[in-house]
Amino acid sequence: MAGTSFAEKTETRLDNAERLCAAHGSRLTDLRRQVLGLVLEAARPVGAYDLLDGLRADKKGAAPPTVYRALDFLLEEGLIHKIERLSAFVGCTHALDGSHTEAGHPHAAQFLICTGCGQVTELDDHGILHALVDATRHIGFTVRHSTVEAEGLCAACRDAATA
Amino acid sequence: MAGTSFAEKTETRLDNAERLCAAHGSRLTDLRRQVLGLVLEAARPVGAYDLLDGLRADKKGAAPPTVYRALDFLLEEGLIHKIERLSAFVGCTHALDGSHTEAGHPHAAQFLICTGCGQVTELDDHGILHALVDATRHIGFTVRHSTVEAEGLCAACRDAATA
DNA sequence: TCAAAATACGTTATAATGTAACATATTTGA
DNA sequence: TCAAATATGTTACATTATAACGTATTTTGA
Repeated sequence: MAGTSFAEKTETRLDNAERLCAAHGSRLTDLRRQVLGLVLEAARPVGAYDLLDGLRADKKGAAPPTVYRALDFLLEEGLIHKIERLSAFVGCTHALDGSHTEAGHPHAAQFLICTGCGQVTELDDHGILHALVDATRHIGFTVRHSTVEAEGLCAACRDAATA
Repeated sequence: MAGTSFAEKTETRLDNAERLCAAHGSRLTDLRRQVLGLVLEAARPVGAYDLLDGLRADKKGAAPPTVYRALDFLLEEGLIHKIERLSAFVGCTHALDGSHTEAGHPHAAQFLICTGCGQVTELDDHGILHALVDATRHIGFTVRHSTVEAEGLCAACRDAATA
């Protein structure tokens, strides 16, 4: 029996992911499923080498390219996102939780990084993307992909700080 | 005579930078001035180790912390920006070229990275920041700093591709 | 003006992140 | 079933960044 077993909620999301892949004609292999599971179980963004440690619980001697290849696949499928400022990865809530039949494949998203608790919230706000495209169009720039990351305090941490 | 000498336009911008620092009560030392000069002379975002090579033309045996410390200072003063997706640095056109008396200190900016020619354009678009703050306010998130980077094609490269 | 404190820089070593290149295994499709 | 495509294993290394400690320079205040 290969692969760690995950919490039920995670398994559900993994099943969603598997369906999305199938719909694209790509395969969520055991390895990829396991890496995605490790990302999803983490309360926070996870670094590639933390994932590698997680993998090694199961597959001794696993090496960096194993993780990076799985991450590349998951990014291309739009199942995870990379938070550039943290060099770390989070599950795509849009693809995995929603009942978005058109999910999967990379999409524009925005990330709110709380410097208090380290949690990251994903937004899929049309207004931000629209403002970006608006601002770039008149100088003739064509946006293919955008990275939007904000650092600050989430509501809970702000309240804790003021108290 | 320490320090490389730069093109006249660069020296002018360095002088602007020096004035901004003085206004904040901080010092643009020879070393910091030299690193900033190397950033400004580059046509594109420069990596820390490229800057280190540049420094070594003048100061043999310079080591990474020398460059990183200078970069940290310049970032804090708002004289340069880091492009996260490229792990590279660019001069802040807003601070160095404009006659913005209030320049210096970090500010929200947006970067357009052309995957054709590698050039990066800085925007200081209020609408994008506004959209971001708008979208975050209703979930109680307080933005302290934002990173907005778009990849795509600049006008020149798009025209070249269509031709 | 001189000594203490603060700031900046030098130096060595190492941590953290990411990839190239090639071998092996597994899956897919004719 | 066999060839091609895809996925994974493995070794070695490249790139980016920082910790820790010592020295030099600058600033400040008595």
